[in-house]
Amino acid sequence: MYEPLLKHLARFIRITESEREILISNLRYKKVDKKGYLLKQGQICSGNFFVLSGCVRMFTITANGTEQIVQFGITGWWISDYHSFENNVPSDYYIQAVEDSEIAIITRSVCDDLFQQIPQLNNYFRKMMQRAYVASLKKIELLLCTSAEDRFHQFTTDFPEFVQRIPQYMLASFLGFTPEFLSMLRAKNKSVNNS
Amino acid sequence: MYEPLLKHLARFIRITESEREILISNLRYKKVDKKGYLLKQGQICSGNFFVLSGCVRMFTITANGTEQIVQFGITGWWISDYHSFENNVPSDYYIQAVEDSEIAIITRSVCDDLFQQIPQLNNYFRKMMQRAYVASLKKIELLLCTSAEDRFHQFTTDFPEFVQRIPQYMLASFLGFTPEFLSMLRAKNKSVNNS
DNA sequence: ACTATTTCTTAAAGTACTTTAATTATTTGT
DNA sequence: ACAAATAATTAAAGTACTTTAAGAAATAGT
Repeated sequence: MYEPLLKHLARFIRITESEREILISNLRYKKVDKKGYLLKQGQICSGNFFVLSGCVRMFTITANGTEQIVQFGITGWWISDYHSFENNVPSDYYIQAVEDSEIAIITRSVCDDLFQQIPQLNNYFRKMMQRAYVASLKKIELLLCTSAEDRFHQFTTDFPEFVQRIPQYMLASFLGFTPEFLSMLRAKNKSVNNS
Repeated sequence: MYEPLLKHLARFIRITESEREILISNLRYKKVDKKGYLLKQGQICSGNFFVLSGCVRMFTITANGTEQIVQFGITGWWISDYHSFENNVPSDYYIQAVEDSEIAIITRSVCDDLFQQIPQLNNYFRKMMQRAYVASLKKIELLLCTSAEDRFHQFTTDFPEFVQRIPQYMLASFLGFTPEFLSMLRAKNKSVNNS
């Protein structure tokens, strides 16, 4: 049941058979239905979530009451409000399933123990956090340097399958514009392709 | 000379006296004058840079030839192109001193050894990368949810000393608008404060 | 002290997006 | 299979910014 996670780990570190058992016995498994929540605003984030299957999104509610998606998680990604998780403070974010999903959880209660018992996990999560940091810096660059239209085209060519999977209003939110503007772009594109 | 780094380390992990010596003997120290470079576009980023004193900026050149700052580093921050550093690929970024600065460097050539000899460093950098990731996610949220004007006000109230330290055109770039627009905001603000 | 360079300002014209509001299409639950 | 809810489209009017261009102010180099 934890296969996707164990495979993922093996790509970055080696751990012994006994360490592997320690890890597995400390993980929690959770199925979450579409629209179910792993975290809600105001709660202290109690887990680090690994997406075994499905898709989740992390979003906040802006000053004018609309949802703003800041991150998606698909198979092979860790997702959490690490600020809330580490500092025991209420989260500003929601983490919600976009599709029926399976999640492996490292809860705060076992987290410190796990890092002590399996030192290589520090190495693994160092790499994961670095990867996430690199990706988010790249996104900042994208937001600062390119127009909404370019962002849309780049994203749809880079991740065509993913674009099919999620509602368009979520894509619009993630890329930083309105659903109406996205509709306009699609209409424009369609007429270009047909001509 | 490495005091700011050793103090910073001590805030997150404990290491033995001998580990401390190993670390110090593997660090490189570099003074870099204002406008000097730690990294240029096209180079493979060969170091992880810790700002002991001064201030550096990381930027890229956009499609239309202007500079886009994606990150500042001041005393107590690690800065690097971790993508280039880890994967041995040419960087898209420049890292340049904004003021005369002192830098401690972990070079790629000693990096793996250091992590092996001082396992706690994995823990330390896991936390650093997590911190950087949290900060950049927060910035993404800021870029997506707030107007340029609000971003400017928020940043100047949150970091008034830092705003004094750097040229305004760099602040404008970092916050995602033009220097001309920033000038306009300042003029507007001045007249409000004087009335 | 003087010149060259860099940084900041002002203002007018242009544009990439948002907002609003109404309609249509698609998906979901029973 | 149908009703209810959710998601996508269209179009017009509005606005937060950018672009351009020129000049003033501040900083740095000799």
